[in-house]
Amino acid sequence: MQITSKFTAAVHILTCIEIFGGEMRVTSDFLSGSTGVNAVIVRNVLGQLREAGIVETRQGSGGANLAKALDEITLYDIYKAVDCTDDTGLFRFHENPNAKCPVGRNIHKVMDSRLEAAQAALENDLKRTTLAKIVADTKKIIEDE
Amino acid sequence: MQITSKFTAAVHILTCIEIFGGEMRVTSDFLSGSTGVNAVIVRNVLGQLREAGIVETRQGSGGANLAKALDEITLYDIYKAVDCTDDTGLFRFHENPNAKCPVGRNIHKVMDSRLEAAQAALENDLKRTTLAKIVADTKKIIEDE
DNA sequence: AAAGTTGTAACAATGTCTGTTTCAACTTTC
DNA sequence: GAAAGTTGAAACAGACATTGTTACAACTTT
Repeated sequence: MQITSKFTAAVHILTCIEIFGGEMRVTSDFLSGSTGVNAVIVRNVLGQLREAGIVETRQGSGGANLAKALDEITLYDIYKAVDCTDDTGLFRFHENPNAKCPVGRNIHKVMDSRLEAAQAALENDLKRTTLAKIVADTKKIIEDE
Repeated sequence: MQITSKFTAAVHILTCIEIFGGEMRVTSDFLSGSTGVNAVIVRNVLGQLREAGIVETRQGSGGANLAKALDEITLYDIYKAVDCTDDTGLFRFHENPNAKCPVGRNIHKVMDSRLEAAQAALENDLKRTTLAKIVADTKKIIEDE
Protein backbone atom coordinates (compact mmCIF):
# COMPACT_ATOMS: atom_id res chain seq x y z
CA MET A 1 0.00 0.00 0.00
CA GLN A 2 0.98 3.57 -0.42
CA ILE A 3 0.63 6.83 1.46
CA THR A 4 -2.06 9.00 -0.10
CA SER A 5 -1.04 11.49 -2.77
CA LYS A 6 -2.80 14.16 -0.74
CA PHE A 7 0.47 14.45 1.17
CA THR A 8 2.60 15.45 -1.82
CA ALA A 9 -0.28 17.54 -3.11
CA ALA A 10 -0.39 19.37 0.23
CA VAL A 11 3.33 20.15 0.07
CA HIS A 12 2.84 21.38 -3.48
CA ILE A 13 -0.10 23.53 -2.41
CA LEU A 14 1.76 25.11 0.51
CA THR A 15 4.77 25.84 -1.69
CA CYS A 16 2.51 27.60 -4.19
CA ILE A 17 0.84 29.61 -1.45
CA GLU A 18 4.21 30.87 -0.27
CA ILE A 19 5.70 31.55 -3.70
CA PHE A 20 2.65 33.08 -5.38
CA GLY A 21 0.90 34.48 -2.33
CA GLY A 22 2.73 37.80 -2.51
CA GLU A 23 1.63 38.77 -5.97
CA MET A 24 -1.83 37.24 -6.33
CA ARG A 25 -4.79 35.62 -4.64
CA VAL A 26 -4.13 31.88 -4.42
CA THR A 27 -7.50 30.20 -4.95
CA SER A 28 -8.39 26.53 -5.03
CA ASP A 29 -8.91 26.88 -8.76
CA PHE A 30 -5.38 28.19 -9.24
CA LEU A 31 -3.97 25.43 -7.03
CA SER A 32 -5.95 22.86 -8.96
CA GLY A 33 -4.31 24.15 -12.13
CA SER A 34 -0.79 23.88 -10.73
CA THR A 35 -1.15 20.52 -9.01
CA GLY A 36 -3.45 18.84 -11.52
CA VAL A 37 -5.60 17.82 -8.56
CA ASN A 38 -9.35 18.36 -8.64
CA ALA A 39 -10.37 21.71 -7.10
CA VAL A 40 -12.72 20.04 -4.63
CA ILE A 41 -9.89 17.82 -3.44
CA VAL A 42 -7.71 20.92 -3.10
CA ARG A 43 -10.34 22.54 -0.90
CA ASN A 44 -10.55 19.32 1.06
CA VAL A 45 -6.78 19.33 1.63
CA LEU A 46 -6.85 23.02 2.51
CA GLY A 47 -9.57 22.25 5.02
CA GLN A 48 -7.38 19.64 6.72
CA LEU A 49 -4.41 22.01 6.71
CA ARG A 50 -6.62 24.68 8.21
CA GLU A 51 -7.78 22.36 10.99
CA ALA A 52 -4.11 21.66 11.72
CA GLY A 53 -3.44 25.41 12.01
CA ILE A 54 -1.13 25.47 9.00
CA VAL A 55 -3.12 27.70 6.64
CA GLU A 56 -5.91 30.24 6.76
CA THR A 57 -8.57 30.41 4.07
CA ARG A 58 -11.05 33.13 3.25
CA GLN A 59 -14.58 32.22 2.37
CA GLY A 60 -16.23 34.48 -0.17
CA SER A 61 -13.27 36.59 -1.15
CA GLY A 62 -11.19 33.51 -1.73
CA GLY A 63 -7.53 32.66 -1.32
CA ALA A 64 -5.30 31.00 1.23
CA ASN A 65 -2.22 31.99 3.18
CA LEU A 66 0.12 30.34 5.63
CA ALA A 67 -0.83 30.58 9.30
CA LYS A 68 2.65 29.81 10.64
CA ALA A 69 6.24 30.71 9.92
CA LEU A 70 7.87 28.71 7.13
CA ASP A 71 10.39 27.12 9.46
CA GLU A 72 7.70 26.07 11.92
CA ILE A 73 6.01 23.77 9.40
CA THR A 74 7.66 20.39 8.87
CA LEU A 75 6.82 17.66 6.39
CA TYR A 76 5.65 15.68 9.40
CA ASP A 77 3.09 18.36 10.29
CA ILE A 78 1.77 18.24 6.74
CA TYR A 79 1.77 14.45 6.71
CA LYS A 80 -0.21 14.31 9.94
CA ALA A 81 -2.64 16.97 8.78
CA VAL A 82 -3.76 15.02 5.71
CA ASP A 83 -3.23 11.55 7.17
CA CYS A 84 -6.32 9.47 7.73
CA THR A 85 -4.72 6.61 9.68
CA ASP A 86 -4.16 8.39 12.96
CA ASP A 87 -5.87 5.87 15.15
CA THR A 88 -4.57 2.59 13.76
CA GLY A 89 -1.08 3.53 12.70
CA LEU A 90 0.91 2.96 9.53
CA PHE A 91 0.92 -0.82 9.77
CA ARG A 92 -2.16 -2.89 9.49
CA PHE A 93 -2.37 -6.00 11.68
CA HIS A 94 -4.13 -9.19 10.63
CA GLU A 95 -7.28 -9.02 12.64
CA ASN A 96 -8.02 -12.39 14.17
CA PRO A 97 -4.93 -14.09 15.57
CA ASN A 98 -6.09 -17.18 17.44
CA ALA A 99 -5.97 -16.74 21.22
CA LYS A 100 -5.84 -20.51 21.63
CA CYS A 101 -2.42 -20.58 19.95
CA PRO A 102 0.56 -19.48 22.06
CA VAL A 103 1.93 -17.49 19.14
CA GLY A 104 -1.44 -16.08 18.16
CA ARG A 105 -2.25 -14.69 21.58
CA ASN A 106 1.19 -13.07 22.00
CA ILE A 107 2.07 -11.78 18.53
CA HIS A 108 0.76 -8.31 19.35
CA LYS A 109 2.91 -8.07 22.48
CA VAL A 110 5.97 -8.93 20.44
CA MET A 111 5.29 -6.83 17.37
CA ASP A 112 3.46 -3.68 18.44
CA SER A 113 6.41 -1.79 19.91
CA ARG A 114 8.57 -2.62 16.91
CA LEU A 115 5.96 -1.41 14.46
CA GLU A 116 5.61 1.79 16.44
CA ALA A 117 9.38 2.26 16.38
CA ALA A 118 9.49 1.84 12.61
CA GLN A 119 6.65 4.30 12.16
CA ALA A 120 8.45 6.74 14.47
CA ALA A 121 11.61 6.41 12.37
CA LEU A 122 9.65 7.46 9.30
CA GLU A 123 7.97 10.33 11.08
CA ASN A 124 11.16 11.61 12.69
CA ASP A 125 12.79 11.74 9.29
CA LEU A 126 9.88 13.82 7.99
CA LYS A 127 10.33 16.18 10.94
CA ARG A 128 13.84 16.98 9.73
CA THR A 129 12.58 18.92 6.71
CA THR A 130 10.76 22.24 7.06
CA LEU A 131 8.65 23.97 4.46
CA ALA A 132 11.29 26.71 4.54
CA LYS A 133 13.77 24.27 2.98
CA ILE A 134 11.28 23.06 0.40
CA VAL A 135 10.48 26.62 -0.67
CA ALA A 136 14.15 27.64 -0.70
CA ASP A 137 15.08 24.64 -2.85
CA THR A 138 12.20 25.32 -5.21
CA LYS A 139 13.10 29.00 -5.61
CA LYS A 140 16.72 28.10 -6.27
CA ILE A 141 15.80 25.64 -9.00
CA ILE A 142 13.45 28.16 -10.59
CA GLU A 143 16.18 30.83 -10.60
CA ASP A 144 18.68 28.45 -12.21
CA GLU A 145 16.29 27.37 -14.95
CA MET B 1 -3.25 4.40 3.91
CA GLN B 2 -1.78 1.44 5.62
CA ILE B 3 0.79 -1.25 4.96
CA THR B 4 -0.87 -4.55 4.10
CA SER B 5 -1.63 -6.96 6.93
CA LYS B 6 0.21 -9.63 4.95
CA PHE B 7 3.36 -8.25 6.57
CA THR B 8 2.32 -8.95 10.16
CA ALA B 9 0.75 -12.20 9.01
CA ALA B 10 4.08 -13.19 7.45
CA VAL B 11 5.94 -12.52 10.68
CA HIS B 12 3.33 -14.55 12.54
CA ILE B 13 3.65 -17.38 10.03
CA LEU B 14 7.44 -17.49 10.23
CA THR B 15 7.34 -17.46 14.03
CA CYS B 16 4.95 -20.42 13.98
CA ILE B 17 7.15 -22.31 11.53
CA GLU B 18 10.11 -21.92 13.86
CA ILE B 19 8.30 -22.67 17.10
CA PHE B 20 6.13 -25.57 15.93
CA GLY B 21 8.32 -26.88 13.10
CA GLY B 22 10.26 -29.19 15.38
CA GLU B 23 7.32 -31.18 16.63
CA MET B 24 4.88 -31.22 13.75
CA ARG B 25 4.28 -30.54 10.08
CA VAL B 26 3.33 -26.87 9.69
CA THR B 27 0.72 -26.73 6.94
CA SER B 28 -1.15 -23.79 5.49
CA ASP B 29 -4.24 -25.06 7.24
CA PHE B 30 -2.52 -24.99 10.62
CA LEU B 31 -1.12 -21.51 9.92
CA SER B 32 -4.56 -20.35 8.86
CA GLY B 33 -5.85 -21.53 12.22
CA SER B 34 -3.21 -19.67 14.20
CA THR B 35 -3.27 -16.41 12.24
CA GLY B 36 -6.96 -16.29 11.43
CA VAL B 37 -5.98 -15.59 7.84
CA ASN B 38 -7.56 -17.54 5.02
CA ALA B 39 -5.53 -20.62 4.05
CA VAL B 40 -5.26 -19.51 0.43
CA ILE B 41 -3.84 -16.18 1.55
CA VAL B 42 -1.41 -18.08 3.78
CA ARG B 43 -0.23 -20.09 0.78
CA ASN B 44 0.03 -16.85 -1.17
CA VAL B 45 2.23 -15.31 1.53
CA LEU B 46 4.29 -18.49 1.77
CA GLY B 47 4.77 -18.30 -2.00
CA GLN B 48 6.16 -14.77 -1.73
CA LEU B 49 8.41 -15.77 1.16
CA ARG B 50 9.62 -18.73 -0.90
CA GLU B 51 10.45 -16.49 -3.87
CA ALA B 52 12.46 -14.33 -1.47
CA GLY B 53 14.40 -17.37 -0.30
CA ILE B 54 13.07 -17.18 3.25
CA VAL B 55 11.09 -20.44 3.44
CA GLU B 56 10.86 -23.77 1.69
CA THR B 57 7.55 -25.47 1.09
CA ARG B 58 6.76 -29.04 0.10
CA GLN B 59 4.07 -29.73 -2.41
CA GLY B 60 2.15 -32.92 -1.85
CA SER B 61 3.53 -33.93 1.51
CA GLY B 62 2.85 -30.48 2.89
CA GLY B 63 4.56 -28.24 5.41
CA ALA B 64 6.99 -25.36 5.41
CA ASN B 65 10.35 -24.68 7.00
CA LEU B 66 12.77 -21.79 7.15
CA ALA B 67 15.38 -21.60 4.40
CA LYS B 68 17.76 -19.33 6.30
CA ALA B 69 19.19 -18.92 9.76
CA LEU B 70 16.93 -17.06 12.21
CA ASP B 71 19.37 -14.18 12.59
CA GLU B 72 19.70 -13.75 8.85
CA ILE B 73 16.05 -12.86 8.39
CA THR B 74 15.11 -9.28 9.29
CA LEU B 75 11.70 -7.65 9.44
CA TYR B 76 12.84 -5.69 6.39
CA ASP B 77 13.38 -8.89 4.41
CA ILE B 78 9.88 -10.03 5.30
CA TYR B 79 8.42 -6.61 4.53
CA LYS B 80 10.04 -6.55 1.11
CA ALA B 81 9.01 -10.12 0.37
CA VAL B 82 5.30 -9.43 0.76
CA ASP B 83 5.40 -5.78 -0.34
CA CYS B 84 3.62 -4.94 -3.56
CA THR B 85 4.82 -1.35 -3.95
CA ASP B 86 8.40 -2.06 -4.97
CA ASP B 87 8.40 0.02 -8.11
CA THR B 88 6.64 3.16 -6.98
CA GLY B 89 7.79 3.43 -3.39
CA LEU B 90 5.94 4.01 -0.15
CA PHE B 91 4.71 7.49 -1.03
CA ARG B 92 2.29 8.15 -3.81
CA PHE B 93 2.78 11.32 -5.82
CA HIS B 94 -0.09 13.33 -7.29
CA GLU B 95 0.12 12.40 -10.93
CA ASN B 96 -0.26 15.49 -13.06
CA PRO B 97 1.64 18.49 -11.73
CA ASN B 98 1.44 21.24 -14.33
CA ALA B 99 4.70 21.69 -16.26
CA LYS B 100 3.64 25.23 -17.16
CA CYS B 101 3.83 26.22 -13.49
CA PRO B 102 7.31 26.81 -12.04
CA VAL B 103 6.36 24.91 -8.91
CA GLY B 104 4.56 22.16 -10.79
CA ARG B 105 7.47 21.31 -13.05
CA ASN B 106 10.00 21.23 -10.18
CA ILE B 107 8.12 19.67 -7.28
CA HIS B 108 9.49 16.22 -8.07
CA LYS B 109 13.07 17.46 -8.05
CA VAL B 110 12.52 18.97 -4.63
CA MET B 111 10.55 16.16 -3.02
CA ASP B 112 11.74 12.85 -4.45
CA SER B 113 15.00 12.57 -2.50
CA ARG B 114 13.28 13.49 0.75
CA LEU B 115 10.57 10.91 0.27
CA GLU B 116 13.21 8.30 -0.48
CA ALA B 117 15.07 9.28 2.70
CA ALA B 118 11.93 8.91 4.81
CA GLN B 119 11.19 5.53 3.29
CA ALA B 120 14.81 4.48 3.95
CA ALA B 121 14.44 5.53 7.59
CA LEU B 122 11.47 3.21 7.95
CA GLU B 123 13.22 0.35 6.21
CA ASN B 124 16.46 0.76 8.14
CA ASP B 125 14.54 0.54 11.37
CA LEU B 126 12.93 -2.71 10.20
CA LYS B 127 16.42 -4.05 9.40
CA ARG B 128 17.35 -3.68 13.07
CA THR B 129 15.07 -6.52 14.16
CA THR B 130 15.75 -10.13 13.20
CA LEU B 131 13.35 -13.03 13.33
CA ALA B 132 15.67 -14.49 15.98
CA LYS B 133 14.65 -11.67 18.33
CA ILE B 134 10.97 -12.06 17.51
CA VAL B 135 11.08 -15.79 18.21
CA ALA B 136 13.13 -15.31 21.40
CA ASP B 137 10.70 -12.70 22.72
CA THR B 138 7.74 -14.90 21.87
CA LYS B 139 9.22 -17.95 23.59
CA LYS B 140 10.02 -15.88 26.67
CA ILE B 141 6.47 -14.58 26.93
CA ILE B 142 5.06 -18.09 26.49
CA GLU B 143 7.31 -19.44 29.24
CA ASP B 144 6.28 -16.66 31.62
CA GLU B 145 2.56 -17.14 31.00
C1' DA C 1 -5.44 -46.11 -5.84
C1' DA C 2 -6.64 -42.93 -1.94
C1' DA C 3 -6.00 -39.11 0.99
C1' DG C 4 -4.07 -34.87 2.06
C1' DT C 5 -1.49 -30.85 0.55
C1' DT C 6 0.35 -27.07 -2.38
C1' DG C 7 0.03 -23.79 -6.28
C1' DT C 8 -2.81 -21.09 -8.89
C1' DA C 9 -6.59 -19.00 -11.29
C1' DA C 10 -10.99 -16.79 -11.25
C1' DC C 11 -14.40 -14.35 -8.99
C1' DA C 12 -16.86 -11.82 -5.12
C1' DA C 13 -17.11 -8.65 -1.22
C1' DT C 14 -15.32 -4.87 0.92
C1' DG C 15 -13.00 -0.63 1.62
C1' DT C 16 -10.31 3.42 0.17
C1' DC C 17 -8.97 7.04 -2.93
C1' DT C 18 -9.94 10.34 -6.25
C1' DG C 19 -12.99 12.77 -9.09
C1' DT C 20 -17.47 14.87 -10.08
C1' DT C 21 -21.73 17.24 -9.37
C1' DT C 22 -24.38 20.20 -6.72
C1' DC C 23 -25.59 23.80 -3.77
C1' DA C 24 -25.76 26.77 0.43
C1' DA C 25 -23.06 30.40 2.66
C1' DC C 26 -19.95 34.05 2.29
C1' DT C 27 -17.33 38.38 0.50
C1' DT C 28 -16.40 41.85 -2.68
C1' DT C 29 -17.66 44.87 -6.29
C1' DC C 30 -20.71 47.40 -8.97
C1' DG D 1 -29.22 45.51 -3.09
C1' DA D 2 -27.83 42.46 -6.98
C1' DA D 3 -24.19 39.99 -9.39
C1' DA D 4 -20.07 37.44 -9.63
C1' DG D 5 -16.73 34.61 -7.77
C1' DT D 6 -15.25 31.71 -4.00
C1' DT D 7 -15.25 28.38 -0.07
C1' DG D 8 -17.28 24.47 2.56
C1' DA D 9 -19.55 20.41 2.43
C1' DA D 10 -22.52 16.58 1.15
C1' DA D 11 -23.68 12.90 -1.98
C1' DC D 12 -22.47 9.90 -5.43
C1' DA D 13 -19.56 7.36 -9.08
C1' DG D 14 -15.51 5.07 -10.88
C1' DA D 15 -11.17 2.94 -10.28
C1' DC D 16 -8.25 0.25 -7.72
C1' DA D 17 -6.33 -2.67 -3.93
C1' DT D 18 -7.06 -6.00 -0.33
C1' DT D 19 -8.94 -9.99 1.48
C1' DG D 20 -11.80 -13.97 1.27
C1' DT D 21 -13.83 -17.79 -1.31
C1' DT D 22 -14.37 -21.50 -4.59
C1' DA D 23 -12.46 -24.72 -7.59
C1' DC D 24 -9.17 -27.71 -9.44
C1' DA D 25 -4.77 -29.49 -11.34
C1' DA D 26 -0.30 -31.24 -9.74
C1' DC D 27 2.19 -33.46 -6.32
C1' DT D 28 3.70 -36.75 -2.37
C1' DT D 29 2.99 -40.22 0.84
C1' DT D 30 0.67 -44.22 2.44
